[in-house]
Amino acid sequence: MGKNKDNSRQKILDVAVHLFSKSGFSNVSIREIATAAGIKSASLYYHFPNKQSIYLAVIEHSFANKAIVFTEVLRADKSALERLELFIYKFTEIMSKDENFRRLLHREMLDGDEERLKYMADKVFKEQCIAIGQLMKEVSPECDSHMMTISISSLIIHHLETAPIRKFLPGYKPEHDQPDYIAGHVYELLTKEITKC
Amino acid sequence: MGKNKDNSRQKILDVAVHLFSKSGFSNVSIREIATAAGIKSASLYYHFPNKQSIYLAVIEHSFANKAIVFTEVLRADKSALERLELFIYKFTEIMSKDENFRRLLHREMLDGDEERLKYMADKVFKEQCIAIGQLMKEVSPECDSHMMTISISSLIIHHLETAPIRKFLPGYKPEHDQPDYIAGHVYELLTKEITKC
DNA sequence: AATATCACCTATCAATCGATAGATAGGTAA
DNA sequence: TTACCTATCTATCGATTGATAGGTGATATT
Repeated sequence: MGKNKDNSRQKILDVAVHLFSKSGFSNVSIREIATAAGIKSASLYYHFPNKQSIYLAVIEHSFANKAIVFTEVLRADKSALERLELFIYKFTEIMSKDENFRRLLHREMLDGDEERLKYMADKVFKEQCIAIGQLMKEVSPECDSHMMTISISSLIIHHLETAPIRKFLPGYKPEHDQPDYIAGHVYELLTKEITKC
Repeated sequence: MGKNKDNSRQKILDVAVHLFSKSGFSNVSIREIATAAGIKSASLYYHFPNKQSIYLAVIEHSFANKAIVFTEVLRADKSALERLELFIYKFTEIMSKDENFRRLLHREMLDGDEERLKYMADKVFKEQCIAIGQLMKEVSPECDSHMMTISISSLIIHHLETAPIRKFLPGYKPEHDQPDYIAGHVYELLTKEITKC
């Protein structure tokens, strides 16, 4: 049986996702991962050829399956505006639950090389971008769907990601951190006329 | 004269800003900073007690003076909507020029401890947040000014910061990277009714 | 002219890093 | 039983890290 090997590999990835997300690539040592996984550091090299390959496996593992989640929502049998609302709420909910993914994504945006960014663009975001772009074209035919798509995801992700510092900014209330409140704000921002709410 | 000391200190900070912004705290070595500054690594310790203090000085130096830039725009003698438009264009222009600041800010958001985040909130953002919040209340009295303020800055910063990956996403055009185009998009997003452009 | 301070240097430290070599216990197949 | 494979271990490597000790020449002060 190669079953133990798979279990160990999975255990390593599970602890590594958390560590890399929390501290970043170079602030996590091989020994730290090994200790968290309950083995000695040399044993990691039985499962992975080097540190970088652990990180890449973490990225791939963490970013996989993210691609398909929203396509069903975007293809639901509802009006374009309703689908948009549904997507915003769903996206906010899922992103708020997966802090590891959010932080790894942020770190990749800062330190990822061209190859990795292109990989992410193709395998993780492309399909959704097209779907959201089409939806936005339905909602508002003359808009720039590329910019619109980035704007929507930016709004949601940034509200979640700035939580640590928003606490100290004027006007903060605890409900500002709740997914539904954020989603509601974003949907209103997009749909309501700002000058007369 | 203690002039040479000040010059050296400034030179160290100048190269360190760029290095820390590009690679992050732990990916920049004392030796790397020293070489870039044209001195030996031991000499850094004549100007700073340790590596962390160089980083903190970089943060403080890079974030200083950012606070006051926009207040004049926000207090200009124009209508609320015009001031909002002016602010968005000015903010986008300045942020697009200072990549070091943007990246350091991003890194702090990921790895900054509570103390540093509170410092940034108070010294860098607080005053502007209040000013923008008031402006938004003028434009749209019933809005949540805290959320609105975060949304506006999020939109601008995120469009700039995602540039490396947007290149690979559907619908990308080179003009999407230009400050005025981004500012225009953000202003339209906020002011135009989405369902009928 | 003698002295002190400044701003750097050379040389080196202990700690930690990623990685490798080789041993070992337990299971599997011949 | 013999031989091999699996999954871990112990021990150690060279390189790099942040940091310190102590020396040196130029400049300024007395």
